[in-house]
Amino acid sequence: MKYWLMKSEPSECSVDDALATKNSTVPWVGVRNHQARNFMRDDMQPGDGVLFYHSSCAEPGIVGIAQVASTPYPDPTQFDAASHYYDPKATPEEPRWQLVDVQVLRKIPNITLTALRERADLQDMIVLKKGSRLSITPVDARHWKALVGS
DNA sequence: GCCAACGTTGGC
DNA sequence: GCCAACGTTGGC
Repeated sequence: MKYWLMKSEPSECSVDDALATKNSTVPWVGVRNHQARNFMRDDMQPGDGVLFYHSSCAEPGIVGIAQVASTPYPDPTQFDAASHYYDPKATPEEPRWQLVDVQVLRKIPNITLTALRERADLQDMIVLKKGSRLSITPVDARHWKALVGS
């Protein structure tokens, strides 16, 4: 059992958008960074804990508790010429981008980025590191416990 | 809108 | 393989 923080722009897919879908489950489309993709492709397991984070918005922060809800499979948007996430180098035979489904379990009051920075016990979370832009980062079990409990 | 940080691209 | 130029992320 591992833990992750996954960023989503609420204008693209907010925690409420995810909760409004069937089974509160969304395919994590659009990741086009190799490191973030590799976490989904190589390291995630169904049932892993996910901190659902809103980025590029008025109040960036952790807004939901979620879990990995599938094994990896090709991101369909890479094949869709009409998609913002289209990748002309990708083919169904040789996909370049893998994703997992993420199921939101519950919404929580926003733990804002500012609040996270004020917590001494969370200082070495990757998302708080200067210059960190990675949209998916592993979360230490102790940070998960400090934020979510158990 | 600004800009720091970092990733990618492409010429050499 | 180096690295300058450029693009993107994402907080502010």
